[in-house]
Amino acid sequence: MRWKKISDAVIRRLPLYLRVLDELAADPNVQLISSQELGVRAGVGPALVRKDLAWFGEFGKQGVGYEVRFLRDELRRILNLDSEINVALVGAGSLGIALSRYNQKRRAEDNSFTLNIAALFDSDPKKIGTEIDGVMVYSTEELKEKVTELDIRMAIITVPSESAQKVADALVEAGVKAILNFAPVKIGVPEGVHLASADLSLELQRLAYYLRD
Amino acid sequence: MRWKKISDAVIRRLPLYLRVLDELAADPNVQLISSQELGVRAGVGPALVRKDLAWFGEFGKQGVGYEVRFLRDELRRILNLDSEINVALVGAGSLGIALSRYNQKRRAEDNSFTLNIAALFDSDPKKIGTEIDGVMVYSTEELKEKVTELDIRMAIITVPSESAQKVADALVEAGVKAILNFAPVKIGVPEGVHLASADLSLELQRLAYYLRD
DNA sequence: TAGATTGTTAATCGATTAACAATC
DNA sequence: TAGATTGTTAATCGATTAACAATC
Repeated sequence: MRWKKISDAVIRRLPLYLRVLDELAADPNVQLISSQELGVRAGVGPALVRKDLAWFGEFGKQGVGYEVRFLRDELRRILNLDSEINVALVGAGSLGIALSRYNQKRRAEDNSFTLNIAALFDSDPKKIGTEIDGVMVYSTEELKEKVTELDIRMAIITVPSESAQKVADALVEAGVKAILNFAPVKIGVPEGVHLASADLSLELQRLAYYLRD
Repeated sequence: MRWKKISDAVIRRLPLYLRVLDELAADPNVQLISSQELGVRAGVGPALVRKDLAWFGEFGKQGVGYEVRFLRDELRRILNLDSEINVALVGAGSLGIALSRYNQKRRAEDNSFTLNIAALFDSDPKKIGTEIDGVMVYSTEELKEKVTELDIRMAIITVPSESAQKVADALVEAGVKAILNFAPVKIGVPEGVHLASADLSLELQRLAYYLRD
């Protein structure tokens, strides 16, 4: 399957639809959903819901709607969430540890959640070799080795800004293809590596704009 | 000053420009910057930089460029970052505590960073009344009272999904006009209240799409 | 003055919405 | 069959980029 040039705006809505479908699937009485209803729940117009889904196939039945569980499974497959993905978290500070714990809780509650923080990395010798909430902390020196060994395909960066680019370079070098960066700095990655920024202070600064009376 | 209908796409780039200008202002040799250079550093085209800034006034000089420190001050003012803004953080779990600590560190390092997490709120009696890294933890019952007392205008939600909407309602009731929500759930707020979502799992799920081969 | 770069208008591009024939 | 809702095409809307006169 190759859907080469589907826009990022479309991809960014798919997890939203998936979340709604997961919720609906929990109710054994619900079998079908219309683009109308799915749209309302995801906060998206019904025409856009249909258009987004149509990029990947014909999942609905005219006059009927979409089969909730079927569409959920299709979306999981499209998003590569139908099998486990191991994630490295670099920077075992309080934010990193919080995210790791959060991930474990999520996985405990929802066994269809396939993203798994499989290893922590840090440069602090006092942390290296310890286990935090059941996840091993390795030296950032071992990044490449462990990424290969544990089949890690994604990474989260929670190190200070100064070291974020170095860490990103090491992750790219190790073969990681998707990075979520929490450091408040613009980092560069080569073509083919996908980068998302989760910059808290940028979001807050943006919100501050709207405080004007 | 009233800039009523400036698009969110524009506003979301302003903090990016501000960050670049803050970095440049640290170098006493740099006085001026062109839209070209500012664009490169912020990852935005030069024409868009000029257009974005032009919404708010004429800040540059033809043939010369923009005065770094002047433009920085103007952007701070536009974003309401020229005076302190007190922020409430609701949910003193590990993520909330990490964010609070992170904010304190940021403020210690950069005294022009005016966003201040001034109070934590939690429902756990064991936490209420204690201080975490120097910030008081109050009962969520006291939300309205403390928001008024401490002049809190913004809030961060780091409670579990089940209680996120209730907390948002209480914040709105208390008069908070901007909310950053970390809970992985769609919450509703009335017209006039601004909401941003920082949903880690949604971002990771989106990134997973790009892992196909 | 000559060269450079802004502010702004016009052109382009892309994303969303509306409309509707197909069909369950 | 009649009613409903999809998949898709055309229309609209909005955001970005290109171009250039104004001017420092």
